[in-house]
Amino acid sequence: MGASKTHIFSIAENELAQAAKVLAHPARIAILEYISKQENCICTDLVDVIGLAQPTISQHLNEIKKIGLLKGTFEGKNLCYCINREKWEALQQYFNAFFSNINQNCC
Amino acid sequence: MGASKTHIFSIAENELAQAAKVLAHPARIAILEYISKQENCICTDLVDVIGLAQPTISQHLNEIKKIGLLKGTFEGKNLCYCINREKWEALQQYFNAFFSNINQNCC
DNA sequence: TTTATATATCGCAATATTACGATTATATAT
DNA sequence: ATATATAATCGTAATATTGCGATATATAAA
Repeated sequence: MGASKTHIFSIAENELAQAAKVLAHPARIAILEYISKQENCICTDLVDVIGLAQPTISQHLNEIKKIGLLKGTFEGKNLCYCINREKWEALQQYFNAFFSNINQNCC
Repeated sequence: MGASKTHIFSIAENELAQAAKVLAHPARIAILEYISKQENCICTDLVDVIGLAQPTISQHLNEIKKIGLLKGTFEGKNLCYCINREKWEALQQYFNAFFSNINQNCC
């Protein structure tokens, strides 16, 4: 086969994995870094900043949108989007909670 | 094509993406959760706990090992491994730093 | 040394991701 | 209404991931 057996895992495990998947590409890290550092939400120069073709950037943006990390207008010319702060901070907490759950003292 | 253009991104961006990639599968999240919650480092029952075939578990463990998140003995019978606490906490900080860098107030 | 037990590796098929050229859709300006 | 600029979608090739059966390897016990 080759498809992930998502059904044998918990919702929480799948959700964290899915969020991690969005961060699992340097282009998407770079895009998120860039957008989150902007004062305003004009992001038409992403293609120049990142250095990938326009359809590729569009695809990556779509991955980021799908988990709700961006908000704003997404159609037509002069689109305007920025980080969805609530989702952003929720994810931060989610990752933090995952990493905080550790209790071992062996090896 | 189809291969990631890793060379056009910074080392930090690639490293964070690579770490996220390891977390980007529910099986690996489940494996890490399980190991990190163990008091001792006996993990021979991972196949039963997770519910994937033994070679598949072995593959996932290898992905986790590759970024240094596990330490211990990895060969032969009765292997003994656990979370590499230093790397674990370094990653936690790394993700936290990424999520902390945000300054926008638009949309 | 043989046997039992557990993990690693190989090989392969199914699926997913990545990237981009070509095209289409959308919105603004003229 | 037409032209222009920008983003989304389509189609496709290359590559990567996922999963597991079969097999090899390593350790411990008899």
